[in-house]
Amino acid sequence: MRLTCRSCSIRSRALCRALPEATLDQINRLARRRRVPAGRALFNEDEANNVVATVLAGVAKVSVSLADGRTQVVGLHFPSDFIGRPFAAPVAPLAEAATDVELCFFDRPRFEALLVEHKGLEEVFVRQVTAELDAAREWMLLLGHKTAEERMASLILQCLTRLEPSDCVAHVPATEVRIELPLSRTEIAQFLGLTIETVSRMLKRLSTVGVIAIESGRGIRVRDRAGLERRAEAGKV
Amino acid sequence: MRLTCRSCSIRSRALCRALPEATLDQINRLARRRRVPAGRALFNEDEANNVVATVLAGVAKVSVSLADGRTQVVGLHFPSDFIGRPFAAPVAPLAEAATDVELCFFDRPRFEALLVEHKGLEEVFVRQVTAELDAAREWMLLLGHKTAEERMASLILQCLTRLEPSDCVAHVPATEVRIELPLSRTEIAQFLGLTIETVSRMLKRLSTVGVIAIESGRGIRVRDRAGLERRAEAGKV
DNA sequence: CGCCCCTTTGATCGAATTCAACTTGAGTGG
DNA sequence: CCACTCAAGTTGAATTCGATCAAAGGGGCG
Repeated sequence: MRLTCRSCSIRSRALCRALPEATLDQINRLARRRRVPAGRALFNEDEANNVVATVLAGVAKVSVSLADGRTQVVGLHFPSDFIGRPFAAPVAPLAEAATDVELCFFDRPRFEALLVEHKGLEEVFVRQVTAELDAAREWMLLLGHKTAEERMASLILQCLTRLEPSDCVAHVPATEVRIELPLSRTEIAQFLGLTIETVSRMLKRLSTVGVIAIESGRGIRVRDRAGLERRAEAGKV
Repeated sequence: MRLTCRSCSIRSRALCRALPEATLDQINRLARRRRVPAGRALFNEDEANNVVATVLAGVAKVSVSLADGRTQVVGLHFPSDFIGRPFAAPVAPLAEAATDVELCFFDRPRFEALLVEHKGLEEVFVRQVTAELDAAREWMLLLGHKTAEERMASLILQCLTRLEPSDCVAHVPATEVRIELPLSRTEIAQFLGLTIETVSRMLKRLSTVGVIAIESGRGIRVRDRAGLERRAEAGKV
């Protein structure tokens, strides 16, 4: 991982796009990189509240749980997304690698200093947190009011739109798009507020209707995006 | 409404606590106050993306909807809470007064300028947004995995803790606490991802079990807070 | 007093869960 | 290379929790 900021693949989309070119070498020296294999926590306990990070590659998930084990995945972080809580109380929810993940991370105090120093960064950061809040709210609507089929369709669409800009999707024949879901059935269930059996059934239903096709376990082909969008918020009509 | 910042009842808790005393009179001149009756939108369309506000009194709700009318209440804002999206894209979700509300609001550009000027304010603001995100995530857990009874209990507890610091709760006899729910049955249902019938049944169940007592429509007495807390995340044991 | 709206209550229905068995596939070692 | 194991996913049948449908209370206000 001999990456530098100058050659960083997501530089144009990540928070650091707000930093002036001139500071780039300096930033580069502060940044540390790390590879986290699927299933592992991104940070150990000491770090959890003392670092912030940007996802370079792979997908990370953030989850919260009840004492009895019921778990809700509350957010997915795709390449260029930010993870961390500057200035915030030390009760970070659990962040884990969903797929193999590559991170670029900073000490929290250092990042906070950057935030104060560069107004541009501050703005971009605030926008990023707001976007995260919007995403959480949209998911609340999904969890509160959507049917199982709508939920499954919504998740596929989200993965599609977030994976598209990178090279993680393959455009098969004409309009078909192939993606690899970054989550296991269990994780999908925990994200959608369903059981794994229902997730399996809904995937099947979507594939028999023909809007998607299921390849191997996590691989799917989106065959009719418009149809999928309709099914993501069909209403009861 | 001849309030001034100096005599403001929530000054010690709201964002503006981060502003130095010296600037208070200046801030006071920038602030506008308004009373919004229950059920009305806090802002008209022009304003929606160009102002930010602090709740002085009452409770506001923020909600998002699907095309077919299904609506999810995604947040409640109690006195001292902040509402608004500095720097953010202009797609503000709908903010309405749940009860009669008193607001203190600023032009968004002015507030953004303050944010850049006073680092202290920036920190406090970021903490506030982070807290909002945490609240949204906790609610995602509720919507994704809690039972109807747990949801109802959770809502009552949230109202209890948020209403307590102010004078909106009355401590009746020994340990009983009386609160006025800031939401109608319909709004409760939209917040909890249930129907009004289920909300009604769960309130009844909680009252027959004895953890609460129902007075008039919105008034309830919390008779056994510990019991309520247990029922808010009981698990399936 | 009577009207309207919100809430409660009851009976039935249905989508998703639960329980249980079966399939698949990746990894391991004989 | 095949038999075995174990985890992950699928499929089916029964169950259940909350939704839906329907009707009956309140309570505020003209």
